[in-house]
Amino acid sequence: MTSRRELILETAVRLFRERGYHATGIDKIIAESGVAKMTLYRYFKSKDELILAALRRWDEQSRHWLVTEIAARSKSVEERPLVLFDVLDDWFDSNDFKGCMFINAAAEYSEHDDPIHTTAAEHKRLFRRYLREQVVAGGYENADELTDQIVFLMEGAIVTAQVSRQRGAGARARKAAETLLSNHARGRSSEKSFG
Amino acid sequence: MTSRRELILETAVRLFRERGYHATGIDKIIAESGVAKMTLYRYFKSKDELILAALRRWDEQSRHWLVTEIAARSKSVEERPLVLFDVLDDWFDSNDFKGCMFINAAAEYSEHDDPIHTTAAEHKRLFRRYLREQVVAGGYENADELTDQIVFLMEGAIVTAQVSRQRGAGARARKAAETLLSNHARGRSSEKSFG
DNA sequence: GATAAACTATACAGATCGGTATAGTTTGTC
DNA sequence: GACAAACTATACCGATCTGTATAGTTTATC
Repeated sequence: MTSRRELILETAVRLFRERGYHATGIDKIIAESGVAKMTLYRYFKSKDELILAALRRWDEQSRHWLVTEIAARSKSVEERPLVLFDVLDDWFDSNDFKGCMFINAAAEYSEHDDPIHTTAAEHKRLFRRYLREQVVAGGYENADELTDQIVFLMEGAIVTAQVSRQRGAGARARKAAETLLSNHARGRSSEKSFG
Repeated sequence: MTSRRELILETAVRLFRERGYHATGIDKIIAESGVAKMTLYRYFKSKDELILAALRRWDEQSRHWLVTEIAARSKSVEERPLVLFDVLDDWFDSNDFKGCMFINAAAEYSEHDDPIHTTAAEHKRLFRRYLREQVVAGGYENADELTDQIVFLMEGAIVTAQVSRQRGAGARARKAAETLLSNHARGRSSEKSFG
């Protein structure tokens, strides 16, 4: 039993991710979800509202997936910030990879105070908070600085994989993260912990 | 004496950068450039062709600006890959900063073989080639690996500045780059050259 | 000053956009 | 089986989109 609302929302997430926001029309969404147009507007009062709902849905799903995968693949807590990059590479290699839905949303809705832009930014804020917790749990020093650096590497790997279609961006970003992490390892600044 | 073609092209670059591609209509471009619609279609046979011309124009201008600024602000050759991040922060702080035109183009035209997407990718390829030359000239080892890492940090800083609107992304990325560079300094791997 | 090219202004074609109105059909509930 | 809510199908609105047609005006060149 999948509700109509759910059908529409999942289709919207998929199409916005695959084709972008302006390029995805309401007609396309109702055609692919097999639902009448009036039904869509019963649950979402405008296209912008649907975009916002899609972003919030994917925020939850993608962060949940990342958190779960990282936890499952890490042998130690210190390793978690690095395993992130392994998970990223799997994402990049998926057939339908079209970059980060939130980066793309912020690109198409570039006004700082646009609700769509701020919702995209909120996702990044929440992910950063999670990543910082892993950095702290891993026992690294200067958590804020280190977290920012890992975020830069992650976003850079995402964008590079999307724009330049080059394989292994995650793996290369991971090597950089290894260097940065070993420089912040508590009481062992000059020692290499990974590699 | 500015030719009509030039007027249109410069207006197109500005509008595509400020408002995106799908969101910028031909009518807006002719209105702001003060030119008749037929004149636009005399020089550019379609909107996609105009987008391509705008991308190529901005590719030249932005890389020229970056190269010039970096050369002017660097006291030594080794410093150049770091000065890049100082220049980035100035860009981020400009009032009309709306992220990277090429990242945004690849986001809106996500098909790998779309000419607009490949033209955006070409810009990234050319910039990476320049950056690699600076890395080599600076006497760092593992130029390819190091160049990729700096590119990741740069793209990450751009995206973070755009999405999350946080100041000093360039400076924070620079610190990470300093760490990575000092790890690849020829014959002085453990020595910190910057900071 | 004549001729040709460049340019403007306007109107329009055809498609698509987001969103609504309406009438009829299915579904669930007591 | 009656009643209400949910849902479908279709037609439509006004706006906007890219792109073209056309007629008239400016500009440059000889």
